[in-house]
Amino acid sequence: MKGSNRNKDSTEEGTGKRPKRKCLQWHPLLAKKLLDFSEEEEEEDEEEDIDKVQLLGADGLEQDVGETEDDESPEQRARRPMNAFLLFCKRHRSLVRQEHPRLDNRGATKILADWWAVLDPKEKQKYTDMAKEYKDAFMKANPGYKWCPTTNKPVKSPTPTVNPRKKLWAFPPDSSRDLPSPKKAKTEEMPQLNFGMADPTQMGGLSMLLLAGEHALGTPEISSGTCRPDVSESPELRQKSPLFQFAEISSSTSHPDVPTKQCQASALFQFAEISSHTSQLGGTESVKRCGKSALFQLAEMCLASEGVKMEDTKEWKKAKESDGGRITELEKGQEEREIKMEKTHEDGLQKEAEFEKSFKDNVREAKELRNFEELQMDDVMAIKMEDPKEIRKEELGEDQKYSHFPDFSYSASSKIIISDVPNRKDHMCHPHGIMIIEDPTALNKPEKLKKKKKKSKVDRHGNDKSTPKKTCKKRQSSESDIESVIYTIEAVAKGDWGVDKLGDAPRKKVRTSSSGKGSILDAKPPKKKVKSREKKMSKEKSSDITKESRPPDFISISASKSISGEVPEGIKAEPLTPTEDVLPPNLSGQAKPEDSECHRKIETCGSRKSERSCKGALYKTLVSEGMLTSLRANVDRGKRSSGKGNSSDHEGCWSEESWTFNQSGTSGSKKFKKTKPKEDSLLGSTKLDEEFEKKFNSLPQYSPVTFDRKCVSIPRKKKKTGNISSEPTKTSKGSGDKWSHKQFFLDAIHPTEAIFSEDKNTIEPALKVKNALPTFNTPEPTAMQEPLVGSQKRKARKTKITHLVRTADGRVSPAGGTLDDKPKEQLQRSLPKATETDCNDDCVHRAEAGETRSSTPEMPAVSAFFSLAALAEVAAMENVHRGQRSTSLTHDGQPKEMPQAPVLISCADQ
DNA sequence: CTGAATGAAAC
DNA sequence: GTTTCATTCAG
Repeated sequence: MKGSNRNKDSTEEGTGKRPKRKCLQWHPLLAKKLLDFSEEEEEEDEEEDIDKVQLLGADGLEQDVGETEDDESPEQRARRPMNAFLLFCKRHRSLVRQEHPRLDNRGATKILADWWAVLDPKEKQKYTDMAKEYKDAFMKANPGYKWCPTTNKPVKSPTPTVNPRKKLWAFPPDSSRDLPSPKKAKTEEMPQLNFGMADPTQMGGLSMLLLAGEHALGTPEISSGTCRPDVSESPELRQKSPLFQFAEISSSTSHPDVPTKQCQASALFQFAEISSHTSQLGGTESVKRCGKSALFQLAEMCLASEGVKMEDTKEWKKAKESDGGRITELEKGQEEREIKMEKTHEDGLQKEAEFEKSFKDNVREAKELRNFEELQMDDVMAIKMEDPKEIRKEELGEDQKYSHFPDFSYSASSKIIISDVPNRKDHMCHPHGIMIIEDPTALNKPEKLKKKKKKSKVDRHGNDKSTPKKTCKKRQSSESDIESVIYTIEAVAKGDWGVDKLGDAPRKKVRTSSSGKGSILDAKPPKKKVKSREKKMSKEKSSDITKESRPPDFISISASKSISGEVPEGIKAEPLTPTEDVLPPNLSGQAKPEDSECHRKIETCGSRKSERSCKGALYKTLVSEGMLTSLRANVDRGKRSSGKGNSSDHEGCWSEESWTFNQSGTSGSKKFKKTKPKEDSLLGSTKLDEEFEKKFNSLPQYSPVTFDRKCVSIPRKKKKTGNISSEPTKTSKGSGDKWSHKQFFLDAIHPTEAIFSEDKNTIEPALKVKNALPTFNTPEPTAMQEPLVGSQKRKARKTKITHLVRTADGRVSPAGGTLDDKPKEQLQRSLPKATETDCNDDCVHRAEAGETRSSTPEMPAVSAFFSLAALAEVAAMENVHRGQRSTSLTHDGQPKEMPQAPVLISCADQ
């Protein structure tokens, strides 16, 4: 039994590192960081496993251990949610490692622990909150999850471990599904499964899709799914954090309770629920999940298209009935319409007339379908309601009911027609759905993208700032969505996604035509659309560029950060704020594109809630039929074509959304949150992960320097107890600034830096901050009494020991635990002084020197020694090489110490 | 596989 | 109170 599992794992992984892999799977961030390629591969493998698991179903798990094991293997992957400290470690480990390349993970962990200890309560709270949120989401996603194997402790044994864990974990089948879902989500590609799913006959006919979509709508499950979005829409949801909502959604849409819960739930939570829900639906559905957000988008588009199609659908259906449902006929019909449209194009009036004609025809048919359509209608209506643009239908003069259809049909037809004419930026305004398509285009035209990037950034700043996101949302939702949908439909019918360019052109035309028709559409600024598009394009490129430019380590961080990005950190962690606007070109480039995407997505999400439900149904249908597969494949291709950037873009988009959520939360814009969650729901598991990533990324990062200083001060506090310093909080902030500042000086390498530091801050502020820092650190002998937690003992013992060992090779040991404490205190005091020094990479060194000095006066020999030890640690962290020269500063204090410090450092490093 | 940290959950 | 285990990855 076990063996089989192992084999699989081993085979899958290829290397011996299962745990990592699991981790990677569970945490997209990690995977991304390590290797994009590896991730994909892993994901694929995982998908397979997941599928198996799903197939096995709940029964399998419980009954057969062996089989279950296989299934479970994926389940096992589900890791218990990280606690605050782990989150902190995860977020900062890279930084620590950067500073102390020599340091192994253990050492890094120690440092992280120190940092954590020093970390400002407020900052800690952020992590704790995040951890709790994530945990809640996780639990929702995995209701049966148990942290520890109740009875089994044999976890250690390799083979047994798996079994016990599985049993112990007691994932309900659903939960198991949920777990895999995230993985699936990661893996965008599930071609095999999808193909399998799709029946050739079904594949051929779009009608099937429509039917399926209808069916789905009718289906309770689907309805529930749709309902969810509504729930999310409810004001209550807004309040909840995205994660929570995520979890709830994932857990089960069907639950009536959900709404209440959702209020509290965060996006992650919703995601979790969605994912769970999808998992529940069925194995096939689970497979569907595998589809990434792209798929979801496609589904959405399809849904939207369905709505549009409904009109056309009449024809389709008829054709289908008579004919096995050919796409060709549809195409023909569309073409005809297009032709008409073209003719009309010259004269808007004519167009409308024709439109009406075709529309009327459609309407007639629609009447027949009416009952069915009504459902969709509702969705559409909602959409329309949201989007003023849609009002155009009134212009058409059609009945409101039918008007929706006409609009859609119109838009669709318009698109097609337009395809011939090459449009420009105005057309650029891409609908959400279109976005996907656009990406491929972008690939085709890299140069433009790059150029656009800068411009887009600049524009974005102006536009975005000046104009709230709302405008974009509305537009996108209405026109872009419809267009995208239509486009998608067409593409599906044709089977050609590849014609991205053409598609774009048509879209553009459509817009133009639409603009001709309805001033409303025109009203929307084409520039923005263009920008958004450019942004997307730029994103991909930028992501690539950034990666290249930055060191590998950073890349991971940067990626995550970039994704989550700019906003979250600035907003949440620091008041820095509008960094984006100010952001330096490098950073801004990365961040901006993402933002644009995020905005887009957000907008999209927000505009159509009802659509979502429809989308969900469509998505399911598509998946079942296999139609989606082809679409997805095309989309994926386009995205992938960009390469890594694609995945990153994808993530970035979501991350952006999350950002928006965060921002909105901070800023207070609830709307965004609501809308996003809905979309998230569609994304399901994937989103959950993404949400997690986003949130994780949004977590504040602190510069090592800050921590070092803090560490010095804090430890002392703990031990001394008496001294309490409010400093920590202040310090944290200051540190953040410093950090950013430092980074600027040191390297522009990290995107994170940029993120942290506000663009505005720039160097000067940073300097100021640094200066300020010393003050913070200096004084207070705070004594936090440490909240010794349950594990205090452990900690105390370990810490003492470690410190002793670290500090001095031989000397320290005699000093004893007490000494350890003192040294830290001394260091703290000294640090503040040190801070005065200018900030450079050397800052640390200087700080060290300063520390030494200060220490000397207070504690003669011993203090000096400890201070040295502390310095050594710091130095080690930073690399002795860099800062040794700070000696100049040292001179003031104690020349002797300087020399010693290096030695100590070396020891510490070792 | 171990460990270094912290914390939550389960015992 | 103690044990497990979450992340990370060199050793």
